[in-house]
Amino acid sequence: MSLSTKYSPSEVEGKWYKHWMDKGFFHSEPNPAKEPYCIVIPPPNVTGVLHMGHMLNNTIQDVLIRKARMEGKEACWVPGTDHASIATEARVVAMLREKGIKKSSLSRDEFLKYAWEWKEKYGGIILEQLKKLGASCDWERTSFTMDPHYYSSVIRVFVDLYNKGYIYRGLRMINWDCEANTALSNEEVLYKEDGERSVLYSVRYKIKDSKDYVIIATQRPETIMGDVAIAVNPSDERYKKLIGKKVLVPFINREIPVIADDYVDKTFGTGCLKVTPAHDVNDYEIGLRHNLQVIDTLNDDGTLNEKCEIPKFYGKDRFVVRKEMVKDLREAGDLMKEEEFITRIGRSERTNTVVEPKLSLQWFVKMKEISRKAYQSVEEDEIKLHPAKFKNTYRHWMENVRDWCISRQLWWGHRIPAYYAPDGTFAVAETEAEAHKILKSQIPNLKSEDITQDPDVLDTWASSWLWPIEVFNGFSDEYFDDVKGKINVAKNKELAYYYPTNVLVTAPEILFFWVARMIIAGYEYMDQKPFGDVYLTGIVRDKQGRKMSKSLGNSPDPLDLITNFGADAVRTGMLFSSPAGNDLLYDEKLVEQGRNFANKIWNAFRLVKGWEVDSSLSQPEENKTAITWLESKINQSLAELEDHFGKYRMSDALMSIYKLIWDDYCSWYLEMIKPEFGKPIDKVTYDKTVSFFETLLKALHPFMPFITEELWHGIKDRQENDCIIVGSWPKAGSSINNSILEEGSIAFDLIAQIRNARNAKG
RNA sequence: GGGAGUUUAGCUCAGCUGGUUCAGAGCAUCUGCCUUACACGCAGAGGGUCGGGGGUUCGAAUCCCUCAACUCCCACCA
Repeated sequence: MSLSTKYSPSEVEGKWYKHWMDKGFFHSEPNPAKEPYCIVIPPPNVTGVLHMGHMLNNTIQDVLIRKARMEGKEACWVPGTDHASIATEARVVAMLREKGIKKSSLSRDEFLKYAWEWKEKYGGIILEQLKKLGASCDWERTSFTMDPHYYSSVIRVFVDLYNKGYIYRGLRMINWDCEANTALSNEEVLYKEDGERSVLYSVRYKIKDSKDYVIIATQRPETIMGDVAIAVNPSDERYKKLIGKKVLVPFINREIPVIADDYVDKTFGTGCLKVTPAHDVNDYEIGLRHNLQVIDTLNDDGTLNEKCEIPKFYGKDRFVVRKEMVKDLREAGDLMKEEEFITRIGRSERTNTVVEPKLSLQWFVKMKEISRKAYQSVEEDEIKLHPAKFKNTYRHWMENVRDWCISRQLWWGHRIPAYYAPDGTFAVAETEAEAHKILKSQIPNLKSEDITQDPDVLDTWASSWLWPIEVFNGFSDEYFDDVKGKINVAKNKELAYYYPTNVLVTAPEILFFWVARMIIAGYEYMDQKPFGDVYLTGIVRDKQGRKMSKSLGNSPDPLDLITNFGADAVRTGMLFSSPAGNDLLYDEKLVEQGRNFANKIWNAFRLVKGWEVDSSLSQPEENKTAITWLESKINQSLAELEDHFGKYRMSDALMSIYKLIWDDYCSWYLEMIKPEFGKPIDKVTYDKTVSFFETLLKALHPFMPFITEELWHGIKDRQENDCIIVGSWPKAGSSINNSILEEGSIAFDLIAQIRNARNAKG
């Protein structure tokens, strides 16, 4: 037999993946005779291509799902993608810009047509790449967060939460890009690391009916006309007597009160703060506490409007006005001091313009009450986080949970189902017709063509938080009880069977964005947690500990790696050094180690396969000893393996089987029973050796699915349905002969002796 | 600024409720070997006052205090 000394993964991987698919091994249906084991994939962005983070994440999921499948469970891994509103919209806008098309020149429908085309073209790439990794997903169940049924589920949930009183419309400071004329999410606002130089101006305000002044410090004199109060710290002796007095705003002489608020820092500037609720987040909140007026002096494009009350500034850019204000203040003798200082200024990621805090109407979910059960369930270990340290982080977030702003000023996403009459009255309903009906009861002569739908879409997470329920169609008409606002679980066979899912494998940075919210939605709609365990992976970094990123160019292309080393090698490479919650410092050496391991197994196979068996030979005594020893060793290691799996210690689990195969099976056992060159082996030993091999291949299969399947079929003739992927998971036997495993014991020494003799001979 | 976490061999990490598998593993390193399964390999070897300091204890990598360094999350200062 002439098999290459090098294992070549490319020749076997595609073949087996196809075989598994053809045989339907990935597909799962509710089966009362079997225990379910379900994982829903964290849906990657449709914009995405596979990166190293996905590799780690999905390898872990595949390992878990394959093991469950072998354990005879009904294993179901649901794949899919996320529409990722911000990221995708940005991508499509960029693509259009390259073609010379401006988003602003398109209608909403035209833009969405482009977006869908884009999605159809690129949205499936990442799933195809997952197949190369060996991911054994139930592809028939692939979902997308903007599939028609998913879309209507999201809308239905919005309406339901609105009717339950959890959703409200309120004012909120958002980041506004004056150049692009759009709102930005916090993620799109960048700060320079060392801050930026700016000037702090000290301006005096006259105290009404007095000759005295009060001096305040500001970076933004152009907002002075929006001032509605001066705030001081209540414990500040310097200003106590001023509290309650009136002060005049320079130039416009508006009377504003001096108020006391703990927010004010006595040590900064003069200890007096001018309060401009329309142009600063904190000021806005002070305004709320003290019932202050909001005077918004800015237009959307960053110019001043007539609310500033100074006609010469109307229509002028805020930075021009700043300069002029400084000049005017100086001339009036009201500018007391100008000092340079370093401050952090937010700039738009897209246009680099200074971001303006802007007050606008947004939609919110009230979080306090709806999240109570989600808080408790993690607290009480009903849901377990791995590693457990994240429980602290989770608790901290839950205890300080803020209302969730779910509206986004974008087009790609689920459009908010709120409909407005011309006078601003609105109704929330699943369809425009229903909304019209509701509105008509208040405005009898309202025509349907006069109502308009809210232009905004929902935050991406406001769709993906339904993922573990929606992928099983939980919100469709058949199962959703809109009177109770609950899902009738008993009617939905799949939810009844697969939900709660077993484990969620995801990155810690989305613990709040996604994981916490899925838990909330689970209790709200299913009265039940969405999953029992949460495995939080680390971040994949490069050798120097830097995050992998496109701009650094330090991320290898996973598909190249698979081509060069094989999927099995890449999978084990990812797992060799990544305990839960720890960052993985990626080094190609790890993948090489995986490849070397595959090669080692391949050569063990070549050795065993090459032996000639003579059934007339009697079994040598020392082979008997070797067999008893290995049997004990295997049982011991399998027990260890199981323990590691139970604790989600994937690296340790892999290391157990790695050492068992390399050290114990290859280096010790095979060397001991190996017949002399050219001589046959007795049948008893041979059969036992093959059966050990099978056991080891099975235990390794979740980690290295391809080579194990290949050798499973190579070591013995088998039917095409007799595949290792559906083979039986090896259980640790009870026969652990500890005395034989202990160094120093008589038996162990005997084995060592035999081995040493063999080595010496070689 | 608020919170959490980490610090054990050159690197990545195990070490559960303090005491004979407590100083471990893999990789890397060094020394021999191209021995008909495998040099993507074999056989062997070296390497750490468990971040610093203090304390509790008969006894601490393991518990307490303190200092230092690093990481992450959240909020952001007129």
